[in-house]
Amino acid sequence: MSTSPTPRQRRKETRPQELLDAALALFVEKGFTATRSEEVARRAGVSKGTLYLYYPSKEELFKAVVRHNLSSLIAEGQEMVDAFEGSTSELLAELMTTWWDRVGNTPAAGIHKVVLAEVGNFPELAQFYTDEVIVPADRLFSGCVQRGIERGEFRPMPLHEVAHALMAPMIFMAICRFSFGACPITGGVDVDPTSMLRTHLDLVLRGLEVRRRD
Amino acid sequence: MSTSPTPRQRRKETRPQELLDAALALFVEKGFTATRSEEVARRAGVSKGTLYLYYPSKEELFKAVVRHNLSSLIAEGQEMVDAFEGSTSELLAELMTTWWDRVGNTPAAGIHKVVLAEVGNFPELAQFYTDEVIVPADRLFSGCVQRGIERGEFRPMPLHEVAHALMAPMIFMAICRFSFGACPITGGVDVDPTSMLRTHLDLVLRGLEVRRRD
Amino acid sequence: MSTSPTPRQRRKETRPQELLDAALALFVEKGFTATRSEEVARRAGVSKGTLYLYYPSKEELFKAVVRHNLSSLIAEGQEMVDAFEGSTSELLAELMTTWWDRVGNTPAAGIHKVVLAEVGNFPELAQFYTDEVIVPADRLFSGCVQRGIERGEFRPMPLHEVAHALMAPMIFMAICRFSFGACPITGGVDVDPTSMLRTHLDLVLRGLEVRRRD
Amino acid sequence: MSTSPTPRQRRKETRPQELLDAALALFVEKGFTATRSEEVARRAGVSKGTLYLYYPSKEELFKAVVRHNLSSLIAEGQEMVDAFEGSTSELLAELMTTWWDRVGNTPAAGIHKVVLAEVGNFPELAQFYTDEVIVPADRLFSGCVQRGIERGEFRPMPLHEVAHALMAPMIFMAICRFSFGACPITGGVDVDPTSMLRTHLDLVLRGLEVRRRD
DNA sequence: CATGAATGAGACTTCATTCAT
DNA sequence: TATGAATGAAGTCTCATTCAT
Repeated sequence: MSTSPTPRQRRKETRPQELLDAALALFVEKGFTATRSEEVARRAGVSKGTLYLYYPSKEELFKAVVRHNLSSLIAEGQEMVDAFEGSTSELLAELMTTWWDRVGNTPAAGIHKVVLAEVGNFPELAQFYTDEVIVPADRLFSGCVQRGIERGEFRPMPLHEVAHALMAPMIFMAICRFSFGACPITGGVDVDPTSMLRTHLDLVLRGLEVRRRD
Repeated sequence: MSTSPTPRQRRKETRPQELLDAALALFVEKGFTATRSEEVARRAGVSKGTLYLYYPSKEELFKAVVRHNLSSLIAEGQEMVDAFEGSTSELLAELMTTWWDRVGNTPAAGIHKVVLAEVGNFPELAQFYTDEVIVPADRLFSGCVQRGIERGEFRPMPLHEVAHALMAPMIFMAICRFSFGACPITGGVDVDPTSMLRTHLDLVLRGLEVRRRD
Repeated sequence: MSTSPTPRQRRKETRPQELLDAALALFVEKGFTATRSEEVARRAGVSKGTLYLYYPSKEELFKAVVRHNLSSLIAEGQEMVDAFEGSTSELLAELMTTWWDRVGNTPAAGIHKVVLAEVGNFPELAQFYTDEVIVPADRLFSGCVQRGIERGEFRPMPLHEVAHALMAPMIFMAICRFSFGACPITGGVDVDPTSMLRTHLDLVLRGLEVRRRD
Repeated sequence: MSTSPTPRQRRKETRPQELLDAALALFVEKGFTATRSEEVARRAGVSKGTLYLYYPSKEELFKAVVRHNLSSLIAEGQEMVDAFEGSTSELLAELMTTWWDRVGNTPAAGIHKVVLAEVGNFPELAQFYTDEVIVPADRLFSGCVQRGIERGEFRPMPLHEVAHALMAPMIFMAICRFSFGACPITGGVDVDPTSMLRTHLDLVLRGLEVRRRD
């Protein structure tokens, strides 16, 4: 007769998830160094010692957060691209909109902030992040650009540069929201994300397209 | 046993500059929190106490670095824009090239990294930076875009969004160079700044322009 | 080379008492500012960090010392006074003798020295001490004087002033013992506390009493 | 033809006095350790270096303050006592009233606070103060008491103890005024000095007197 | 598995004193 | 004489990690 698991049992299975969520929130809010492991633990409802039972150091915890929140999404994106059948402009629009919904507009985007800022002090994390995120993401986006060029939709342009030009404004905007957005600044420059995404796509896709009657 | 006594040079005139240079280099390399004030002092060739003779706290030191390295440049940029007589595409190309030479390609660009990453933990700095840098810089760039639209060179587009789309990729690339560039990563994605700048301008100016015979 | 690893005893129950004792001894000996928190910890047999586990700052530690060593005693004194049935002269003699045994002749009296000397630099402590010690103690003593006057034993006199005149010489003597007593002075003026107490009581009670056949 | 001295010349002569005044005020307000030598200098209108030209260390400066403000007054008091012709009660009332006017009610009284509080950390000052102030002052007051006893005005009582009982409340009150008086405490116990002095004299002289018809 | 008391290296900042000018 | 720039030891408090229970 299987009774429902006791609270304690259920907990054990979801612990890592809870710790990862707590860690993501805090890393993004305060940064890697400024996040205290005790606070991560408390936020996940466990004691400091327990955190170290699951992740042997703050650095490993951070890696787990990255794997959990970014690696899988990039893989999903790659699948979507491989299966896509429409025009490349539509593909890029779709890809970037999805990225915004699934990453840019969620705490996961804050990971970029943390990495950019502190990776220099933690060389091992730099290598990890390059292998786990940067290279796959670049492959994903420059692959799309290449598809557009090969299909004659886009002008021939340097792939990596265009990939960067595509993603940078979106990532940058996401980062800004986690930086200044949290502070009660008076008089800052507010940019609406949706409007920004539309404007950026408008600009850059038009910039990429082969002009029909030129 | 007896080490040579410290020279105790008196250089009130040049000290601030030396301290500011040392501070900029270290803030950019390590971030605000991870930079120890003693190291700033040592790098400037003075003792810990001397640093505090010139700047009463690490936070004030940081503000001074910002003022010294960014505020004046933005003012210069504004003057250049106001005096410019050519087409707005040329103006933007000129402005962004100059920005790259004077900021993006120098340690000063690293300040953006530091701010984005740590401003959330130092609310006073957030306000300071908004007032001192973000607002003036946005005014500078969105002013150019407005000029292009008013002169019939550019399509009508949302000013702040375009300004963001113009600067973000360049700032983002500069930041990346200070983050990953410092680490000995194997297999990362290298983008050449000059090529990037050219590609970006090509893309975005083409995206902005009114097509003549459309 | 390898020192014995620190025992790391866990004694949550008794730690506060041990820390309070160490803190009292050092505050009294050196003063508030001149007492280093690390020394308090060492004297209690723990590390610097442990002290901060129990008291979040030196100031809070000091408050705890005051509460532990003075507040309770004043309450006890009040109970004794309320229950007393003999003459008021006897009551005052009893009260002051008890005070000497329980406070004046113990390190607790040294707290007064610390407060008088440094409270000006720590305004929050001034308010705390006023509320926690000065006001209740004044109430205790001026209440006794009032009792004597109401019962026709004492001449009518200003209550607070007499309370001050009663306590001041005793506190002052106690303080002196912690100041100069600790130093190996040659040729100072030694006053025996017991003799002093007797003389003072003799003087002041006689000064208070209504003369029978005047 | 003697012109009035230039400001600079005049200054040189009064420097020590100005420094001593500044030092007294600050030592009394903040204590010996908490007083920064730079602040003493600034208050006297000179630079830090100049202070060290006149007094080779903070400790020597403090000694000079003591000598300047207390030693001479005690000598004056001794002369007054030696020349006095009235009753000893009148002498004591006169002596203590004068003390209050010349010391107790001036910053000089604050020196006692400083000494009591910090002398334990500066053994040399302890010896200095004992020789320079405590012993002469005790001689002055116990001498008066002895006079009263010898002339049959006072009961025979232990001299030092009575001297202490005479001075302690007044010194203590003066100290309290410099401690708590400076802070904006709400609800403290206020005692009026004049009323206190009167009450204390009333009490203690009555306690000392031989009762005529006992 | 879980806890949380304990550790100790390390950070920012202050200030008495020195000394080149 | 006078200045004030420079030094560096010292002090409070934080936090990643460990380990006895």
